Amino acid sequence: MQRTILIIEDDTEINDMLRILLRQNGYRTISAFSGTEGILAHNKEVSLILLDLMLPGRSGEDIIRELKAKHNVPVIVTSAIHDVGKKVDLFSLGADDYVTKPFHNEELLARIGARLRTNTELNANDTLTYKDIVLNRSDFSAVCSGKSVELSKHEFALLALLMEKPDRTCTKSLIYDTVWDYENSADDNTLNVHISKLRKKLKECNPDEEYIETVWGIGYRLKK
Amino acid sequence: MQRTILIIEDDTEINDMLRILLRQNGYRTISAFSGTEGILAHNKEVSLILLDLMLPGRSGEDIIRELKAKHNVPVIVTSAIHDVGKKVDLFSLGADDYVTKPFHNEELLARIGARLRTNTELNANDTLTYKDIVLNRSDFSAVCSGKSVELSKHEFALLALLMEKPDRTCTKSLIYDTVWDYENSADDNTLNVHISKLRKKLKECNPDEEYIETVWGIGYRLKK
DNA sequence: GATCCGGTTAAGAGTTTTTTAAGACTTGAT
DNA sequence: ATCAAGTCTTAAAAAACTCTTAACCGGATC
Repeated sequence: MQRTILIIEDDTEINDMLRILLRQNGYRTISAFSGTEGILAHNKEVSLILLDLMLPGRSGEDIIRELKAKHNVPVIVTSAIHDVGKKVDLFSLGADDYVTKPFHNEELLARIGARLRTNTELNANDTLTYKDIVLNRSDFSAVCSGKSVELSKHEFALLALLMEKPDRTCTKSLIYDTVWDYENSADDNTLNVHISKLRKKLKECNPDEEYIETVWGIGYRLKK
Repeated sequence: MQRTILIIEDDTEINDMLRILLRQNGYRTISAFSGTEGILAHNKEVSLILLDLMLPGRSGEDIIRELKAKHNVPVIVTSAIHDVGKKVDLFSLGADDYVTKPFHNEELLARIGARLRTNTELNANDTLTYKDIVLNRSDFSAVCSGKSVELSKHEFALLALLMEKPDRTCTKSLIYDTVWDYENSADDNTLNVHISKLRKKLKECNPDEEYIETVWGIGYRLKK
């Protein structure tokens, strides 16, 4: 999803530079060249504000208050002021971060990312993909060829292990150690049976594809 | 409301200094002197984490991931590293802010305040919704299908946890950690019984809807 | 002292895992 | 090419385990 960043910066050169930097990095931008203009331009599309503190006319502090009152989004203040006391005031007013000029582009982008992330994130997708199979580790769901497949705990762990190492052959003992977690002594056939069930379930979803390959005397691996 | 800050810092002197500074400023603190200790000490009382990056043993990056996985609160990294590239990596891993040592106490306090503030602002809207259930965390009320439901403390916490992660399967151990908060090894059946009671109460309100789904061998999740 | 809550227990139902066993396949030696 | 030994596949039966509920009990709360 594309996010819009409102740039409030009176220095035309810096404003341009920021606009180019942000657009290159996939953000939409709105440029404003004074605090008043910034407040007017601020709308509900805006996800984050970059605010230059040294604006003519009104103090940056006032502006933060008004911006936040209108629509509360993260505000990152940029300024040449190094004074720590000033930083404190800004924070206590509601600025969410502070970057001193001159700043590194990477650092600015990182701080913007961090601010936006806290709002949306948590959807870290912990998914594995192979051919037309998708495993989602956060909800333990499996989808093959568009259809949902019900896998038991061990079946899921087994398939996940293979999909983690798509180019590798997983030896039987590795599989036992990982999936069965050192409960060792399981009869040698246990794994075979589970592989068999897994293949059966996958075949029901997509009869035309072969997924798991037997490596004779060693273990199993995913087919290329 | 008093907030608890977890300090993870191997340098005893700095750890002490931080503890004194934060306590003077109205925070409760927990001190940990290694990453592993920090992860163990992290619990649902903690509102923010101060993490020293240069820890012996494990990389700070790993630790952030584990801390966030356990209970997602803002992490402010402190470190002597000035390298911008490092900052970027930390941010993309989920660090919420970065302060280089030596830092001014005022700046650190300000950044802590900013992080805690955005956190509560986001939670200000303290209701959870799922299908026809509405949970209100500020007065612990629950409404299902228009009717008010009386839930006990644990039942409420349990349902709230599931509703916080509507797409995720909550493993039993996650649920125990969150709802029972390390009140050790409650009998394995406790959770089952509470789920059963919860389902019963919800069914009385709306017999036609299924809410909680069992994920065999793993835990529970909300039905789509 | 009655009520509510949380936890424990226990029985039954349901699901998964392991074992068993028969047959098919691969390998390598004869 | 054939055979024997070992390995793999699969179905089905048996065993082990997990889940659901109802019922009970003790402690906290009112």
